[in-house]
Amino acid sequence: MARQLTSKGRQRRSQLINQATRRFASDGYHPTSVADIVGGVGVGKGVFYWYFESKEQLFLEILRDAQKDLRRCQRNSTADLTDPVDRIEGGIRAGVIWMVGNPDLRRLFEFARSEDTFAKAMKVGEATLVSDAAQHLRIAIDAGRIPDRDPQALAHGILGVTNQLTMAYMDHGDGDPAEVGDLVVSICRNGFAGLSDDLTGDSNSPAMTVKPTWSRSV
Amino acid sequence: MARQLTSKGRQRRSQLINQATRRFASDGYHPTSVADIVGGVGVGKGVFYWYFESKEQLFLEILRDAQKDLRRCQRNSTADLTDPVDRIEGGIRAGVIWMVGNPDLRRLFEFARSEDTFAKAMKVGEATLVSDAAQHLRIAIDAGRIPDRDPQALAHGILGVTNQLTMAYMDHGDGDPAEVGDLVVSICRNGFAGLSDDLTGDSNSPAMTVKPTWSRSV
Amino acid sequence: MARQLTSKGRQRRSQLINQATRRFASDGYHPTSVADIVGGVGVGKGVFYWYFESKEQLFLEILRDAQKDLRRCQRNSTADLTDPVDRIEGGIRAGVIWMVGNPDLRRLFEFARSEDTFAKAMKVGEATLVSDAAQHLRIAIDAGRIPDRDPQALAHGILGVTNQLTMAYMDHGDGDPAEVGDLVVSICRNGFAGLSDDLTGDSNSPAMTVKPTWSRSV
Amino acid sequence: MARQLTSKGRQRRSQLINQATRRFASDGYHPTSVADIVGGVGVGKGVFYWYFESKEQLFLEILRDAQKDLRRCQRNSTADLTDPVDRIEGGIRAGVIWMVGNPDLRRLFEFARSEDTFAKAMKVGEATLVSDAAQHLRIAIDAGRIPDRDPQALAHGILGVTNQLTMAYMDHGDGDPAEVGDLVVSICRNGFAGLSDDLTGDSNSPAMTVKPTWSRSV
DNA sequence: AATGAATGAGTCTTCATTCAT
DNA sequence: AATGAATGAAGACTCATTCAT
Repeated sequence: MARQLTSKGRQRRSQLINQATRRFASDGYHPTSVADIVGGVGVGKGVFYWYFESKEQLFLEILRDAQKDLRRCQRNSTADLTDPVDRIEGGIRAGVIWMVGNPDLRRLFEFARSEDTFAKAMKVGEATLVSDAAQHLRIAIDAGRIPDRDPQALAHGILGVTNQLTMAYMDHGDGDPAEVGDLVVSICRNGFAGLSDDLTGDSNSPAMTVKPTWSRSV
Repeated sequence: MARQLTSKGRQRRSQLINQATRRFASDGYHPTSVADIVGGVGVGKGVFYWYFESKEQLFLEILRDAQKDLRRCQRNSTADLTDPVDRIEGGIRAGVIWMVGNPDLRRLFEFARSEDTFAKAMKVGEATLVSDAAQHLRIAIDAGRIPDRDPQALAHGILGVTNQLTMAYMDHGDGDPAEVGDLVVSICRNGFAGLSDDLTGDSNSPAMTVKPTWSRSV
Repeated sequence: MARQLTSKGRQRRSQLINQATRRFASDGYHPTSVADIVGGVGVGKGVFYWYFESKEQLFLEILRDAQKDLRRCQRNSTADLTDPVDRIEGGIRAGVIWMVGNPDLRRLFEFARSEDTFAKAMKVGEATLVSDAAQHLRIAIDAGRIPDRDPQALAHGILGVTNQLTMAYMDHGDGDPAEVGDLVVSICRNGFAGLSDDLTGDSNSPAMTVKPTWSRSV
Repeated sequence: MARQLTSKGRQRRSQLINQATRRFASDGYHPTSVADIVGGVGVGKGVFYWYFESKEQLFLEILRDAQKDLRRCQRNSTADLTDPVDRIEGGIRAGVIWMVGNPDLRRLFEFARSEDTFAKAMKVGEATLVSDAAQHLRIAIDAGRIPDRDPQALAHGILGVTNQLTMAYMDHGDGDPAEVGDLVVSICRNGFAGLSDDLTGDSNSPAMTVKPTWSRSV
């Protein structure tokens, strides 16, 4: 491991990772065999073990990289924002965009959470996400911009809404991913009983009237 | 299948279902072998196939029964309520209570959603839950009790928050399940930016000041 | 075994034998499970072992009975005939009729010959048949009615033609079984190069012009 | 399947085929387990599935190859013959020689005909053989060399005699396979009532006086 | 006579992993 | 860097047979 790879080697490695990601996502981690993966790439079985320690390690690597990437996206998209509420909303939108744009990885997360072997790795990444959001929420609360409630719990709520709606979108949706982001933001902001968006003067977020076509058929 | 069972038979069948549920939840569906299940009950391998068609069918049965039970709980707990918002909140609380009270099944849901073979079955049950909630939301909207926004999307949001917070609770929580219900209701109602609960005169739901111990450590 | 059975018991036993015969014939001996047999009759598994020692013994019993029945048919149909050639031909016809009339048993013979466990039993019965025919052939030879050649070999030839043509008939035929008998007799008598039947004045056997519809499509 | 095999691989594959053929023939297809086969070759269980899709596919391959080989033998041995009757007799002899020389495959045919799964494959090959023979018979008939009778039926008769007598030879015989060929030809030509061979001037086939030792003890 | 229940060895097959080349 | 070959434990599932009731 931590082998010194030539450029061709790095390419092959990526091929395998991509193939594995696709198969894991479509068939499941367990039902996908190493033979499936190397077969899909068209190489011999030994190649797999040249690049990866084991099937499990490969999956963990995919998971870690995905979580890192997701976080990077969220950071990038909030880097320029100064207003705490804007940052929260920006993070939500970035999360939604990423998930909708990486459905395979989104699905992998789903599975990874469900099995002990990988749940630990997932928990770490998720905790980071939650804690990122919670920090922004804390700031917003301290600034009096939102009511004072447990930021951790709120952050979990945001994650839950994001996960659920992206999942539903992936199953049935066909609209603009950006609209899904707006929808998630709207729900996270106001809940089901909160004021409708157009009443909150302090936000430039789109009105909750946004209704992507898919949300009706879900 | 559809066998005529004696009372002893029905007992054994339950034993196997329980054992399987526990193992599936703790080790995962795939890593749990039929041998593990029958071994845990202390019977021969053939017994499993006397009572179940296959490992897969057993899992599907567990899933279906769990979904049915969850729905029944929600229906029961909202049967007496007439106010639409009360019904929504009652449904949320019942859902939370059920999930926290059935952590194994909750975990099984998590896995089932992630693998195509079972995702279909899950989607059906989830769609029912969402549509139940959406109906109540629709009524509340028509009654002018909550702002007019897509009920399906809101229902998904509620489910997402419920799922995420019960999961977090199961991982770290140690407080009163009822308090988790209150917390989920609060987040679902108001979002992160909505009014704090004590400002909403029309509800007797506890204030968001509720903070189960676990929510801080997640 | 050799149990004292009530009339109801004897009935059940027959049911099981019939069911087993049918299944063995259509699916094969090995692929047919005891469960299939009792299931087909609609009784519990224990019943089978009340009436039979084992699956193997049951099969052997079916085999023995069938061979006995076939031989009885041949004897009956030749009992009244005095002319040795008539007896030979009568035996052939009776054999054909029986086989065409008992396709399931015919198929069981086919399998039984192929597996050592049952081949022994089959050999005995077949040897009896061959020896029966050989005796008649011997007499016919001694009487100068047919050329002097090894009766055993001739008898085997007769059996071979009978087996092959009945099999072909069972696969494709739809004509009158009696005609198949005539055909087999004709081939056995004359071979492919022998005189055509109408030239042999000493026989009342139908002419070889007999051509059951199926023989053309085989 | 359709794998790229090294020469060592091809060797191993043959080993497995041979071992399987032997076991299938001596113990039967069903009673022979994959474990028996690989055990007999002295390799791990997985090796079997490296070379073959399944036990069933392997058997079908053995069957197909055997049928092809048998047909090739018959064609080769009749290629030089111009006289239609000679061709018929040559084919018979070649068939007998092949069967006596490949007793394991001969036995496999026997079983394969008896079970639906394989019967289809067998029927095809058998039909080819029959139709080959029928063609020659047709020609001989048109040439006025043999009486005009249904060639298909005659061909079936020939096959039946061949099958039966080779089987009997395999069970008890110990003479020269060539003599069995002569015997089968003789029976097929003349039937039990036909002229004895020495009366047919147009053939150099040995007289029916040929009596392999085994034919007496069958 | 009959049933549901149980057994457990045995079946085919898969698969992560290793290795010689 | 890569391949075909091999391993062997493990997996799901079957089945003839037995037994308590």
